[in-house]
Amino acid sequence: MSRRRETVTLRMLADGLGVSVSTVSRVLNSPGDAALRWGSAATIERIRAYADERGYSPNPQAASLRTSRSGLVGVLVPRLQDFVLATIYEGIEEAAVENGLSTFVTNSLDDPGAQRARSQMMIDRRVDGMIFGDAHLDHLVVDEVADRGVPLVLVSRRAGDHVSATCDDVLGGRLVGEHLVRSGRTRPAILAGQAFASTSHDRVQGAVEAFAEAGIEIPRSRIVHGPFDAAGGRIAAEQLLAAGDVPDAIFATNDFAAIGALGVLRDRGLRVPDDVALVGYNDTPLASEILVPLTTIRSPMHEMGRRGVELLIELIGGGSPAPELLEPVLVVRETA
Amino acid sequence: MSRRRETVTLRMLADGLGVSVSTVSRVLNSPGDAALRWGSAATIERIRAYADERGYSPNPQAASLRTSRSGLVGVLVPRLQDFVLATIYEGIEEAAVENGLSTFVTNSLDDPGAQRARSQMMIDRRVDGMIFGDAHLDHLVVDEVADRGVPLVLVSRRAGDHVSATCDDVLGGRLVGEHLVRSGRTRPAILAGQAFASTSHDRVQGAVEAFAEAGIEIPRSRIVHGPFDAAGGRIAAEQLLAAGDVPDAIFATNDFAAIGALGVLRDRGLRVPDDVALVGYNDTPLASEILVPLTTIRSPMHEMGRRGVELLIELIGGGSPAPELLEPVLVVRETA
DNA sequence: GCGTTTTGCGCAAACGATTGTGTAAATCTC
DNA sequence: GAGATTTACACAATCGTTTGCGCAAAACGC
Repeated sequence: MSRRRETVTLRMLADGLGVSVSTVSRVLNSPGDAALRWGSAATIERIRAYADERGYSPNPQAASLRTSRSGLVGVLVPRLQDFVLATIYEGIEEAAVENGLSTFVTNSLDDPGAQRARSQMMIDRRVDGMIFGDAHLDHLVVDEVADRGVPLVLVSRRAGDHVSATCDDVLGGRLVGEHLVRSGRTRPAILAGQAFASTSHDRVQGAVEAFAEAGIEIPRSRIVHGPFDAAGGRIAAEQLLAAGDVPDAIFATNDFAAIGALGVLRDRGLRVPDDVALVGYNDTPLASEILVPLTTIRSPMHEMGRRGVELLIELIGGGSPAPELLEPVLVVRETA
Repeated sequence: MSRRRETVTLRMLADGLGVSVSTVSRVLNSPGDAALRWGSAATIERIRAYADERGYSPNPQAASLRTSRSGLVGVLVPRLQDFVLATIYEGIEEAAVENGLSTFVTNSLDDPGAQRARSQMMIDRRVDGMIFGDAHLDHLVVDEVADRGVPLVLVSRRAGDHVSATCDDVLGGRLVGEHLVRSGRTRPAILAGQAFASTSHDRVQGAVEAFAEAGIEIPRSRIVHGPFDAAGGRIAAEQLLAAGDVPDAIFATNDFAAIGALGVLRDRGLRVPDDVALVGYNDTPLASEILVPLTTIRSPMHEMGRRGVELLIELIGGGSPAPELLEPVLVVRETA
């Protein structure tokens, strides 16, 4: 009972209907009444019905060959294992499908060599455009791709003046800083994440500014960089506390780093939030499920992905869209 | 200084060299000395050098049109936000790239409608094969795709007798059961995950068998199903404890569910592992970073993805590979 | 009722690769 | 050194679309 699935071509439709391939092609590619431009109402109806009946679906590689538009968009992320990027990608994928595009995504691990190699691979595949979730502040690799004339947009991290869909990380950092200032913290520390990521840079900057406005300066020794995951947070927190200079607040620029830090604080017998306030970033599901619910910043990750695609489509269409800056929200729970 | 990147074609190479396109094509497609079949050593050298110099990269859609091999593999997962599937996908992507394939991945959310729609989309894109990470035990959708003649392999979850690369979940469940029996637990409960997933089914079965062999039967009321995440674990654990029948061990078939359950246990003032032992599954990084390090099962997720691709390649090549059953390992930490 | 416009479609040339077949010249066989 | 074989390529068809151009017949204008 398995239906014959010999892939059906335009030619087969044309032969079956007794019209020419060109007519079939034009009719099937014109939505609604626009098809009247290419045939009589009766013919159009016949063509559409028959295509439907035969289960016609155009061969994208053939179309692509002719039109030199592939309907493919390449996505680079540091790592899909990272919940934040995975969520952004879900937004990208959702919006892409809605617009008839296919995405393919790959991990760069933030390694410039891999970024170049993967970009090249995508360009070789003739993508219509690219989305970078792993841009570095120096935007070297992104520039190279842009120079080749590939339309691209950045998500998650901004860089240079490439079009981007990001969250306002300076504001996010500021919200955290102001919250900690309000609750009387005077000796804050920051687990900053990777120095090459605008997310780290901007969140730190926002928090530093907020404290500065309250007359509190954060010494360099209390700002420590490291990977954006639990292990990274643990190591950074240990490094911080090893200095002997115990802070009364820790702002981890990522929820997972915060969870890592939480473990270290417990191990040292420090109470949260009584001895040390702890704030994360991104409002990961685990943030609320963790033993002591984490105060954090909610950022619209899914939406960021969607907007990224929309910007890219504008760009491909020849437009010059403005960057998108989404708004973060402070979520106060129990750790600060 | 931006190098002219007018995409260079075979014809351009041929014209530049004064040979025919066919020769260029054959030479460039033959590795090493195999090319001697198609031209003199000198010509071959000239062609390769020139192709290199001009930065030639073949147009995959043109090649695909001719050969009807796309070099594309479609991957369906329940959700990339899930760390386990994201890791498996990393393995898939890595192995795919090594073999000159490109993958595109999409979330089905375990919804059969979405599974059908996305499969169709991939078939329309003329994928060479598919990898399902979201097969249901009833294998309805997978069967439909298989009937269309698309080579496919399953990862993570087995189903029917489709070729699959999975972990031995019955053994994994058994390891957990035996460990709990050894430590004297007699009233175990299981947070089982989704009933349609073989992972849930098999892990439960393994644990049940292990207990049965020790003369302990687990009543149906202490096996509760639910989603594989922290919130799901929380809800399932609450449901379990609401029954008033407090177990002395909980086997969560997923680390995130275990973390959710951990919160519930704490809230009720139950000590882990003294009052209740807790075991997770998959050895997620968070499992060791969490406040009280989680006893869990380590499963080779990355490797599973890699093996999946290798199986698919065999299948596409006309082989009929045997399913791959990888081995789980018990990791005893502090919760059981 | 004769030009002019519109309607309704078909022809054929691309797009860039792959690959079966053909064929000069060079080399070998004895 | 004549025939057989091998070497080193070239020709041209083909994959399934898209799209510029062309052209009958019908409809229209006056």
